[in-house]
Amino acid sequence: METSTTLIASAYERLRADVLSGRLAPGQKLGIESLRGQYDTGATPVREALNRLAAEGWVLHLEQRGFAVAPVSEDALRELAQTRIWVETLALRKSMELKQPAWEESVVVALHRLSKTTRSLSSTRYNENPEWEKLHRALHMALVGNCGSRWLIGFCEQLYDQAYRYRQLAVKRAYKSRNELAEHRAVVDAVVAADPDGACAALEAHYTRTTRIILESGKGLGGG
Amino acid sequence: METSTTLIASAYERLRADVLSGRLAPGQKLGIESLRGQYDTGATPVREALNRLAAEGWVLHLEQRGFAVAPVSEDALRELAQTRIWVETLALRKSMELKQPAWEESVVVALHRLSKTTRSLSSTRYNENPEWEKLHRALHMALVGNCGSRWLIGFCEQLYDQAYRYRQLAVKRAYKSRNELAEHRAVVDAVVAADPDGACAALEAHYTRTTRIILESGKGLGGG
DNA sequence: AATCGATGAAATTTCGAAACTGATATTAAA
DNA sequence: TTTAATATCAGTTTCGAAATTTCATCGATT
Repeated sequence: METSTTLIASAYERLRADVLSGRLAPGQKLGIESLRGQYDTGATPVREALNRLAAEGWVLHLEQRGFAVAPVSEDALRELAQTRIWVETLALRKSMELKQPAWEESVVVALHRLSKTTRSLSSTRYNENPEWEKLHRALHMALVGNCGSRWLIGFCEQLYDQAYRYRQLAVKRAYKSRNELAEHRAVVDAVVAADPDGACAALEAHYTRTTRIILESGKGLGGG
Repeated sequence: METSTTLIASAYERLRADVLSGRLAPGQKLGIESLRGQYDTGATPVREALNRLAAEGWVLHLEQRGFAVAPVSEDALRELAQTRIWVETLALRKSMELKQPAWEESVVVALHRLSKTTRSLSSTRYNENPEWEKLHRALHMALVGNCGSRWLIGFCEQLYDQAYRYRQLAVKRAYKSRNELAEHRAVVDAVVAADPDGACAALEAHYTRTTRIILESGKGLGGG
């Protein structure tokens, strides 16, 4: 195995990806020994990676009783979705206020790129397309990227990634196809039309719809 | 030293307090060996504490080149202050919308308690009063505590603690006395009067004043 | 004189094992 | 049968040292 970076960095990235993708189930115990064996490293790198993930809220650190994947719940999802609407519409408003052509163009380009990829690699059943996920995140981050506050952008990233995890957990139970491109286009169109209220309303509608679909996909979310 | 908790927890708390208080200067290198000796523990607890602090943004983790206290700058302070105004006025508005008497009372009580302590333990020169700091934080958190989103509250806490660090760094250079109680009372009065715009304006004025004082206290902030 | 490369020292990263803590199973007593 | 105390066990936490990387110094070459 190549070690272009440190072992702790690769353990961190791998663990984080496993939590976000849902491969590690919410509430699942994360024993050091087990992980050490799986990732073929010592206990120290695993342990340090877990500490970083704990500080970021992806895993829980139960003092002297090890680590566990952070739980999920319907209430937590609702709270997350509400927060996302509040914070991201705030960031979008601030981004639009500055009226910078370069930013507007970056949003248009992000939508264009997203429109040229399919969400699922398979047409018969859902099969995650990493390229679509990457471009989707890029579009959402582009929308808030001109707000002028790296703090606010960071918060949006956190919220996006948390929501992504819920999406992944839901998709494992039931994938419901919908016209997401139209929803994204509605936001971008309002941005181009210099209509802040319209853009925020479209973004809110997009998140509300996403949240409802996730909540409908499965009761209890199987978490803790 | 007592070890009621784990060594990593105490190392974490101590390091965090040292960064926030300014005892550890921005940009300062944090050598493992040096800290290991100071805290009288092995390298592992120190290292894990630093990882958590790095994830929270208090220290930088320079891959394979150790850790360093996060730098500060005037621009970063301005960005922080602006973000704080945006996010905390948002949280305050949402807190007020629910119109819960219990919450309103908690805010009034928090102000009352703060009003009965002095900011400085000494009347001739500035000498931090930990009790005042605790109650001050409690008041600000009470103001946003009814917004209904633990995420938003968490963001406010992060921003508050970051701003606290800047205040501490500034106070080391020059302490300018002012009537802070009146500023806080203006916010709480508007809350009680059910005047969201007034409350947010008062809060914004409070932060703007604080930021200006910090910026005036010393050029460059001595960081990096 | 300046650049490049090699050598050595200092520091970080990583490992393997020891020490400690909390949980479980077993036994004895009520 | 239930409760309480004890012993055992698995797993976390911590340590000390080895392996690896970076940084600085010095010398040789252009």
